[in-house]
Amino acid sequence: MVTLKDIAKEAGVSMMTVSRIVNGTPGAASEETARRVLAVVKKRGYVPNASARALVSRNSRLIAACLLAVKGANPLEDPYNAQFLGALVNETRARGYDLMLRFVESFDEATRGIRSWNADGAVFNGLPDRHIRALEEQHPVPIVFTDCYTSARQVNCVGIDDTKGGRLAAAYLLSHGHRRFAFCGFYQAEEGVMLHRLTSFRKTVCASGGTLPEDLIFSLPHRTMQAALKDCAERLSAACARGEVTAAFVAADILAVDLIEALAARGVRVPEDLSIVGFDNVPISAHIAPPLTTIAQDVPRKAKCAAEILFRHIEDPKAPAESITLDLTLVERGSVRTLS
Amino acid sequence: MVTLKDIAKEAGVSMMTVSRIVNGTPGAASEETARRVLAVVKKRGYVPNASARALVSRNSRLIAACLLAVKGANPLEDPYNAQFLGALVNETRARGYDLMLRFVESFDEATRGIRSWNADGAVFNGLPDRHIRALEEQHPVPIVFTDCYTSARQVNCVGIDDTKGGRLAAAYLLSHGHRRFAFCGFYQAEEGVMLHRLTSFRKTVCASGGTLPEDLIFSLPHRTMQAALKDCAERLSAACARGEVTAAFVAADILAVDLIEALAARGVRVPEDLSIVGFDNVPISAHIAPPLTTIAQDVPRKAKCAAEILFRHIEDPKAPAESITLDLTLVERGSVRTLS
DNA sequence: GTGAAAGCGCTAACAT
DNA sequence: ATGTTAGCGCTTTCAC
Repeated sequence: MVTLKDIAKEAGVSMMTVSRIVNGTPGAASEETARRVLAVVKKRGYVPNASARALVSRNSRLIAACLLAVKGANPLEDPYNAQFLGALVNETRARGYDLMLRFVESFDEATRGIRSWNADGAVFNGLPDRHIRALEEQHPVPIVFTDCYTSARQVNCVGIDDTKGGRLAAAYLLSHGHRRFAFCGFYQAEEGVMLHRLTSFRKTVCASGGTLPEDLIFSLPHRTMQAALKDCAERLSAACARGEVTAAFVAADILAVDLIEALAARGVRVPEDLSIVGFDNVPISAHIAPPLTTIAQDVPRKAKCAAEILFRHIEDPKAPAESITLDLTLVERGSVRTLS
Repeated sequence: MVTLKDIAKEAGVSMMTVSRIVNGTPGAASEETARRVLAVVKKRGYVPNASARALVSRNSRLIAACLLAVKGANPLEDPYNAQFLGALVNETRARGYDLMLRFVESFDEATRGIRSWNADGAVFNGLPDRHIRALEEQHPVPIVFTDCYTSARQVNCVGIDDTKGGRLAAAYLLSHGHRRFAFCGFYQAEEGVMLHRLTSFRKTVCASGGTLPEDLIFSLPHRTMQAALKDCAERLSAACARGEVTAAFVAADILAVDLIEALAARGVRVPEDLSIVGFDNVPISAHIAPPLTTIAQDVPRKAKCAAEILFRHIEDPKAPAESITLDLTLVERGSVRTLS
């Protein structure tokens, strides 16, 4: 391994001079010296040791990305997470930072990851409130959360207008003649995006005389739990057959995709027998059968915002906490039928 | 920040004792001391500093994952990459390693990433031959490549039987009465998976008296380049209309998804007007319209193999290079029509 | 514009 | 079973 020392010796200067030149410290060395040193650096293929830098300079140029996931699951199978993470990688890299990726189950795991590598900042996807509180207490570095509904103050968060999303979905379905509804979402132990989407959906529905019976509100555990999906499809198709429901708001496209398939296996066609509005507008939503009408969020934009907030706080640790709520739009495709 | 020193002082022992206890060195301390020290560790929330460890112990417990991508693109939008990376994260984490994620355009970028953080190993997705050679020369740490066709020796690689894949696709289409073919794949500057899939597809097709004219072989630049896709769809639909082609082998599902949509926009229906066999069996392939008949590879298995090879080599740097080729199967769905 | 000294947090190697 | 010494590769600080 080539070190600063090697370069210094070969160039006939001190380590400090090399260090300054490599880091581009303005006015640190004469043109002449700089040229000579840089030549040696290039020739020997010197790459600064990030660990040593991090150790002494108290900043690592490292961002920790933490995705919440149950043990052994692959959160990147959700295209939403994949898209967000990918965009985040590009944002951080563009600023000269590296990114460390962890799937975490608990706040403690995340903590250890950040602290052990001295990350300069972190981005969290979908951490529930009590974890956020625990994290904030202990962390000296800026953290940006996505889609968090926390009562904690001074939290950086970039989210979307879930309430508007629920309203949009309800209004659209109502305007297409639907009155009897179901809701499917992922299970969240605490107040979160799902609850907000549901609440505002229900409110809008009920305000117009529609119905959303309790037994047609489904909370599915996070993916791969086929049993729960099956059960949901079963009950939904039964309710369909009895004419108790004509439309469902499925608060995650990835779930809608699975559900539509499970429904099809039971002879329930979308949108002929059941209309569906999804949420996220994940890339594939346009390609499934039927193309999914869904509430669209701008994921790359979300990642960009998260990065902007994060780096603003890394540069100025005293910057006030920021909370951004991005807008949502309904994308009309083919999964909703107009009731005559 | 809590350091070893702090713990040592508070527990009334030397730093070494704490270090040994924290690292679980067998027989390093008396039960009694260990208990006392661990209590302080817990109380103070001590987390070892990975940078310091890496610096002194010459191993970082860090894996670098490098995905090839053109600048600014998001390789995780390809579900294949997302699935692979996610599985890899879990594999590395299960072994107590952290993972650093980079999207790289060139071998140089990758090198710098690995070297600067002193990664103990690296996994590369889709690096062309000349890069592999350059990397291997310079790298002291084990690297596992996926899907590489390199003439370099002593390279760890986990791939799939692309040749069989091409043959499977051709045989299936032939057995369904097709004789006039097209091929679509991603552009690769050098010999790679695409070329192997194409070559064996063509060979099988021709051996049975089928045709695959040169002007119906399409190489698309890596995603998001809408113009190329459009052009491909245009020509394909024209050829379709003239009865020059009845089936296409599209060597990446993600491409097939886009293509089917572009084709539909031009009035070409799959499989009525054109049959398609894809490649990868990405999770969404089952859900698109029509459900895609495709050559399936086992991505989680691939990630597991990559990890196994990698860690075998990390543990024993002298272990001989390994090259694994995983099997492929054809998954029959609804994108191929039987020609009468 | 350049260098010397000190030390970041930790562990390898050698004591005891 | 525990402590001491030395040093990983780099930057901060201060001196010239």
